[in-house]
Amino acid sequence: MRIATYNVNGVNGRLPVLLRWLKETAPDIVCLQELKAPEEKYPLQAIEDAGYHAIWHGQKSWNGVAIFSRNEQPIEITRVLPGDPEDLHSRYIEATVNDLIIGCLYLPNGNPAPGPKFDYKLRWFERLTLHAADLMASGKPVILTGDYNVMPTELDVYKPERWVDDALFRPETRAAFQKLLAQGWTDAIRKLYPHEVIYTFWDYFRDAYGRNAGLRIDHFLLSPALNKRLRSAGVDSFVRGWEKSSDHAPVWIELDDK
DNA sequence: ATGGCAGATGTTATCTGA
Repeated sequence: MRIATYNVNGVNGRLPVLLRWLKETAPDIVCLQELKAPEEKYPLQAIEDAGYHAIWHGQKSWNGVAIFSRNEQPIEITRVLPGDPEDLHSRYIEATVNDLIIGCLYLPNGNPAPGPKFDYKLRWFERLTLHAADLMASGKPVILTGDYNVMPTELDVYKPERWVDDALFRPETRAAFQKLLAQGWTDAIRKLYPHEVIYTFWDYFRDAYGRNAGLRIDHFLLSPALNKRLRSAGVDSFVRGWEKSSDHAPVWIELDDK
């Protein structure tokens, strides 16, 4: 079973790229971030025609997350990350699909740092960590995937020294990611490729993709129940080279059947 | 060190992203 995550950076502007990628790689489950579309503008018909059932959590202009599944309708568990009733950003959606719990997340960027946006990022990270602890305690097979807006280590940044003060790479941000991992989550890409330079994002500026000046910020975290089922993982970086691409590339894992 | 690009909203630009 192939599960993928993709920050599409506008689901409607990106629709031709999204549909081509779905057709060429045929993931069974898809998590999307940055839909940038309200509910009335979801491309429902195009996604159904591509063979997917979907649940969506959008909002006007910004954010927005979705989960697609080929085999069965995702059963929504929540579309709110617990812990702050005043947080109205659509950054989390969670569902049961194929006996897996899938959490699809879009962690705040946090720039400029320091400042209120960075504070929001760290608070959001704390809420995610609390929720992740509950999921971990359940013992169920859980996948927390999406755009974490974190480069976990220097290996994940093309020029680490230029990013030390950035919200995506500051010590507080990396520490928050390590604290989450310490609950027992496995970073799927790093488990299979501990020393490779692997990126999931390339800036639109200055031919960043052509120079491979990238970042690894989209991640798959697996609960222990899934460790033995992880067969392979990778980044569809070729998609980043297509016309009208997102600045992110899709990331995927393959799980063995139970 | 700076500014470069792209999407959405809805204007003759602003905000956000990473």
